Amino acid sequence: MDFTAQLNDHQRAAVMHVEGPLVIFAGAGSGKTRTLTRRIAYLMTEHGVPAWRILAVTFTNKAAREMRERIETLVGPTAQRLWMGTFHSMCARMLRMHGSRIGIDPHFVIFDSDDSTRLIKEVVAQSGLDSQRYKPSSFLHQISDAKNKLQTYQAQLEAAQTPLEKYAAQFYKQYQERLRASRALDFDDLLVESVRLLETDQETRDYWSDRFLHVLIDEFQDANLAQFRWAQLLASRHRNICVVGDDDQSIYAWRGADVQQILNFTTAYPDATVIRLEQNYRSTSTILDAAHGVIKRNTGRSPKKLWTEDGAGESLVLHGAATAHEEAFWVADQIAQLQRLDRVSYSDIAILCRVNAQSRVFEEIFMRLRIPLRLVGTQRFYDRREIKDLTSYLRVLYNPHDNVALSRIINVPARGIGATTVDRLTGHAAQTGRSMWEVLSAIEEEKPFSPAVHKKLVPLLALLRELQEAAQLTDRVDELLQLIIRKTGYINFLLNEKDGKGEDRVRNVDELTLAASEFEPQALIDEDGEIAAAPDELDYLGQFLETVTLDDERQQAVNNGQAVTLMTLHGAKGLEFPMVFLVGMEQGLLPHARAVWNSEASNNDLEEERRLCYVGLTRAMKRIFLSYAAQRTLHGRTEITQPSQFLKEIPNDLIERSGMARFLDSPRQALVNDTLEKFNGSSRPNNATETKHAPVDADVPPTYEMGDRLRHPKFGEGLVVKMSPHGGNSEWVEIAFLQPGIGTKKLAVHYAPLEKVG
DNA sequence: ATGCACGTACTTTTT
DNA sequence: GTACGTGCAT
Repeated sequence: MDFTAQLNDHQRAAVMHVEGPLVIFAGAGSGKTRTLTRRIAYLMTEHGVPAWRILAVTFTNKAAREMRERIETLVGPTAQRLWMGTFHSMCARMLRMHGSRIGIDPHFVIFDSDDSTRLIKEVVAQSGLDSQRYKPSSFLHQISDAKNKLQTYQAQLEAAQTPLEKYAAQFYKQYQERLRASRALDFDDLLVESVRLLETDQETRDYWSDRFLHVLIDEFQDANLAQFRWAQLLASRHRNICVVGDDDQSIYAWRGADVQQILNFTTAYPDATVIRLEQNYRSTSTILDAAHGVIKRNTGRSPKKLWTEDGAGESLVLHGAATAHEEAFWVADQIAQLQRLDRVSYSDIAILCRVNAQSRVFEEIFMRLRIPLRLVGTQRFYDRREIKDLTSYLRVLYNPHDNVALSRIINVPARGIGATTVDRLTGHAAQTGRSMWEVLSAIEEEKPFSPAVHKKLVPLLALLRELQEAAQLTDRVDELLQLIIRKTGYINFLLNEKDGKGEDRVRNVDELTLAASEFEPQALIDEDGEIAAAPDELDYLGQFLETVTLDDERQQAVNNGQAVTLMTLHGAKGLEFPMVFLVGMEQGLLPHARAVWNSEASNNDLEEERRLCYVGLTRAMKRIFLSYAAQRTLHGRTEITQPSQFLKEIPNDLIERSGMARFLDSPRQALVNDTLEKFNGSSRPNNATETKHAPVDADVPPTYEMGDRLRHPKFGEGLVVKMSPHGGNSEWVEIAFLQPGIGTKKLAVHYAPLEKVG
């Protein structure tokens, strides 16, 4: 098979590049994955590079799986031997093998964000600092930022100037000490410790850097310094490092991603070959022009412009709705029409939003109109409380020193061990430099607690010992889980909770045990591609726990095949849909309020919002529908909104306007804004009297129009924010009255004594 | 130790 | 609008 066929010149150049560093700027829809998979297949077949000597890293497990599958269709089952996975899972694997050389327990547990949060809260609480004013989560962010930049707490301590910085550095130190006491690594540590291992232990560095003839990194625009450094170390011997990405799609700066790394790749590797993929195979030229209009406003990007051989296709549609409800109605209405008139399948349609909070209204209205809607990426399976409880039991069995897991389950189900006892236990452990488990398992001899407390702890200790023994006898994680559930009466505990979610939770528990029973540990393969460990030597529990924390598949609510997809812009990266609705195009949402405030100081946040908008636009293959609501309830507060500044950046002639958007930038819009502003500023009435209503179709304006200013003898002046469906005369209008305390009222046009103002 | 009531705060989240 | 944390009462 010729892996260079059916490629454009740039793609082919990327595939056939073998020796030396390579950076591929791969624009949206430019055939990036195709190029990457072909390149790997080409290296394997044409240049005889063994699979186990290729390392390919991605950010998500999904991406890694998909890439492996695609390579497998090209080269067959040897693709199984590729070192391919996420940064974190690759690091975890290496640390289990060689981490002991820098003092890492091979049985380390991995703390997820929830565990980390618990840990930092303990640290901050113990400092006596007011956790209201100084939020633990902000310290955690700072710690994470530091780690992403490979800064140690020692360096932070030395550099600390202000009292707050000193606190932050101190917390960082204590946080690390607690992680260590638990024999735990957090997500960032997996990278940091791997880098430390490779940097300090030459033997290990030689081993890995000799091994990998080729190192490839996908989505490089999202990589942080630690990740880049790690890859550099692994590629240090052969210098065949290939990074692929798109600076315009960098949307994770807030998580430490550093776009400069792809932009300045040739600084790190002056001899690097640079290839740009700019031909787009996804979208119409209208969509690309719109997207370009937006993204070109960003400074400091690598200049490029996507082009397509395809035609212009349909115009963009921009709809201005009065409220978020109406926006959702309009979207539903459009989708119904697309389906009925144009035979568009629901599954070809995506609704993209900035924040999850926007999805409520869509759920509600789509349910009512019976349009199937699939929410993607809302809740993680392993984040559910009941799942975390049970996996915490497993963690304690795997590594009894895991203090966070032990604290979590110590009183679940309730066994009369309260916060006070746990505090004393932790304190005692800290003082004597032991883990909670060590203190707990010595209570018989040392009797450090009052008889009442002691009596509560003894059965717990017995339970844990019994479970530990069972864990010695079996590899089967599902059997262990069943035992834990049985011995703790966990199911009854769930069912007796009065939050009404007991049955759901039991279902999730069943799903967990099912997953455990189907779980098969990966064979460890050594450098010759031979199986290094017999199946019975495999670390079933450890591997299961690792999968649980590092490969948490997001649950997709009701996957009934034919459904409209609703997700955040972040969730949509890397996907494509024939029809895309980009909703909530408002100042404060996209760009997000936070970015708008901050942008006065720096433009970076605003530029990231713009890239987010760009990502949304470039998901579409055939058509884009944009919408905004003039009034939106967010955080329980109804606010008047302004259309997104990004709308002005889309070339006007590409847009077809509907609803209130027809008045955008017109004198009427100015009046609307002005009036709404006054209305908003002067009062905070209970205006959100949401009622059942149909979408406004303003194509046939009745007597009044949206935004009209009217006077009512009793209520005073107000603004039309909603109208009954047309079809002849408008029957009612909803008016937001300016006078405080009145709010909005729905009035029958034919009876209400209304008169136009102005 | 546990349960309830009230106040508050709140992007995005690949790992 | 909800979820979570604090504070008080049982």
